[in-house]
Amino acid sequence: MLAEPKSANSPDISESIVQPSDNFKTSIQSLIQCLDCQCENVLSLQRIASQFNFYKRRLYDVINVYESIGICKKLSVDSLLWIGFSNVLPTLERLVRKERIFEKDYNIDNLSIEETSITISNLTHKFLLLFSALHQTSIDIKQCSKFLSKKNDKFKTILCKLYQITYILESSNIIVKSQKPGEVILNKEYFIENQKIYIHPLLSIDALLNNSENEIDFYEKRRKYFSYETMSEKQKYFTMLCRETFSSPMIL
DNA sequence: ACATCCCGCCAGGCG
DNA sequence: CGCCTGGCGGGATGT
Repeated sequence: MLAEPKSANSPDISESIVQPSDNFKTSIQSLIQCLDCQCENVLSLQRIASQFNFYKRRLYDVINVYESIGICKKLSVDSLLWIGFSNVLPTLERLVRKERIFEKDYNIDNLSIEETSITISNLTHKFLLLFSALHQTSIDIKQCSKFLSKKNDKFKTILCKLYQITYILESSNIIVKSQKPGEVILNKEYFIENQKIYIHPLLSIDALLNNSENEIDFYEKRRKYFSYETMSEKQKYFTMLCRETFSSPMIL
């Protein structure tokens, strides 16, 4: 009756050691494969868990991530509406708009987490928003954790969760892990950038130059701020030294 | 030694 | 009160 057992389906008797998912990733992928062709579908959680060999606890993680990016919606205790991956981009766009990420004076500190309790869906949002906020398709998970945890002391927890989230997103082909340890890359199709960056034909050359310069400028500032905030104290110290020595505006 | 991920305890919520 | 949910982070495993 516990939360963890596999709901025995057919492999009846001799299951000395219960071990649902031989592989978490496999479960996720077969789930996707099976469901994403047939949109708008109501399903039973119990059913999903047993059909795709999920530990119940893990399924909650997947569903939380999926729900937060619009792939599905929990309807009741045991029923789930499957919406599909086509809803991911619209959901992300809505998020970005709501957060006003592209406002020039947007402060990316808004993304860091103050609450003591870190929910998967919240974290998923912040993580994905960061790509747009920094206007780059790759992010280092550790840096990300450091940044998001600057207003609380949950670095380890956030890191652990980010590993989980990225694991799920990777299994779902939304991100890719690069060779560089800790670095994840958002797939192009899910990367939301500011449309305004694609120039207005009507603007004068000057205005145009200024404009795009500003745009680039403030993304660059955010990135610098992000990496600075994310350094160890030692690194910060050296950065300062170098800045004084060479009077160059904050390298790296 | 560090990066990554597994695992399941247990508190809080809900019916 | 029992079951569902999911935050949490120790620690095993991988490289």
